[in-house]
Amino acid sequence: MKDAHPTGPRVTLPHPAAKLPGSNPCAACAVRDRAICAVLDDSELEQLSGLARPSDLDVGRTVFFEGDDADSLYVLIAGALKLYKLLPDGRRQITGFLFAGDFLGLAFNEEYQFTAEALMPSRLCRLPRTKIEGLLPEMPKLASRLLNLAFTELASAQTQMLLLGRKTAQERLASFLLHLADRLAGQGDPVSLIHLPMSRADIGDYLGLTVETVSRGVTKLKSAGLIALRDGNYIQIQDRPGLEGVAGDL
Amino acid sequence: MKDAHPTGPRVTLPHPAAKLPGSNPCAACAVRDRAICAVLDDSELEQLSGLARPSDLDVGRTVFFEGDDADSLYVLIAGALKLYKLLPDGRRQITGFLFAGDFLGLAFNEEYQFTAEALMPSRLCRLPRTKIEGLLPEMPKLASRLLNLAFTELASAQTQMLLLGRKTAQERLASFLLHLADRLAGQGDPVSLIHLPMSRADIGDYLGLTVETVSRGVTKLKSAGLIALRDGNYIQIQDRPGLEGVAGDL
DNA sequence: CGATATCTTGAGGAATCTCAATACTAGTGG
DNA sequence: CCACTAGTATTGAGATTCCTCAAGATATCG
Repeated sequence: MKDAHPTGPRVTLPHPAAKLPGSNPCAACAVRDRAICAVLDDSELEQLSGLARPSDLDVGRTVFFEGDDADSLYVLIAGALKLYKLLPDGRRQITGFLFAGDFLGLAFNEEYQFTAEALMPSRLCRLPRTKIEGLLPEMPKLASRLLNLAFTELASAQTQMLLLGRKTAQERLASFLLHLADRLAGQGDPVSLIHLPMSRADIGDYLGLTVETVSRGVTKLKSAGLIALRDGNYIQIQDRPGLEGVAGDL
Repeated sequence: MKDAHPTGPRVTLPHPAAKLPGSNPCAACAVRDRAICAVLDDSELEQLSGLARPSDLDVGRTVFFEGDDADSLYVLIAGALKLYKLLPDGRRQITGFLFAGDFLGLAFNEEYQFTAEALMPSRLCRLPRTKIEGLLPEMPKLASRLLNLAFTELASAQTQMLLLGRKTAQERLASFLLHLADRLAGQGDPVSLIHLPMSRADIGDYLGLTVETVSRGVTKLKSAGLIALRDGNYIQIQDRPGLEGVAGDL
């Protein structure tokens, strides 16, 4: 295993969050209408904005490690992350991928339950956990939004259990691509062209497969005319119904 | 697949919840100090008690099906449940087992995301979802308890993903037994003697294995002297450190 | 005590993993 | 602009784990 990514240097992103003097920086945030902020009105957002600290991360840098004290919550403003757990011998399970607008740090019990690492240059909005927790009683809309997020996460975790426990390699791969396409579509991207910021090894660790099996699976889907590979780690879905057929669960 | 368990007849349990006239029935509840009720004071509990409806279920009966409108939340007062998802061809993934004191129906978005079925005669406390949601803003302690429960569930779902995606059959089985022992221990039972209210097939569907593999795995653990089988579907842990060694993740 | 479901054990097969070699890609420096 | 390097992806061949199919043993329940 060559996984050792100390938290480290920062990188400058193309679109830094605008900081208009005398105005609420959150108002201009790229994900203001998504994330948890969408349910808040301007005055509530104002309260949050004072607590928010943006930070940038380069590829391979970690936001936090499994076992670290969970003292912060994050909103991913730009980029992409992978979340994973490790076994002592190095086997790894990626429990999720995060994209712009996603919330990070839901399990704010005591310690983070997984490591969060950047797949590409990313920008996060950091919020102190205890202060947010303190705000919850007086901001029921935020509390209910968090509860809803947790429920959605839970539902998708259960779907992933079904995938890991009961689906074949081809089914897993097809499900993964369709799921990814749907998530990115929800963010305005075209539905059929999917950017894969993660490596084949990452996909394998997400689907409970080896790199080789993922690679063979991709080749097979390509040969069947269901997908096509494009430059820069893009995949184009060419036959969605066909791919859904392979995924197995409609 | 022979799975078809219509919701149906009720059964009488040995310890029906006492209904003292003029007093709060919840106060006498067997799980009053666990479940979500533990964080509530007597007056808050009084509010909830008016909404609660107990109901009993016989083995094999379902509380609800995946896809049903999620109009109720439940606390399991006695017995045990399995939660599962199905693929169209009948493959099944059990996403969790529930025991006395556990909360059911966390994902109260629109529809239940899984089917809940009784493993033994069980008693549930049913709460109307919309009324509970309405109470949340004025009962922040309840809201925060639910949030915490959701986080705990999420963490354990991620641990299960690691198990399903990356552990061998033996590791899965050992992990399962240890996990079960710890949960039951939290309820006062002795730590080394585990009651298994579920069948081998259920264990298989929980661990992403076949019945035969589970059975062989149990035999192997028994031969190694790590566990012993007792009458009535009990398993005795005889060498916990050894079992932890097999589980692999300490 | 018999009927039925569940559990265990065995033998062979299939899907996926492991190990190994080759091809591709992106970044670096000449 | 090209060659070089390091990382990543693909492909191949054989090994292994787990699954499938089948039979027998045990447990449960009326």
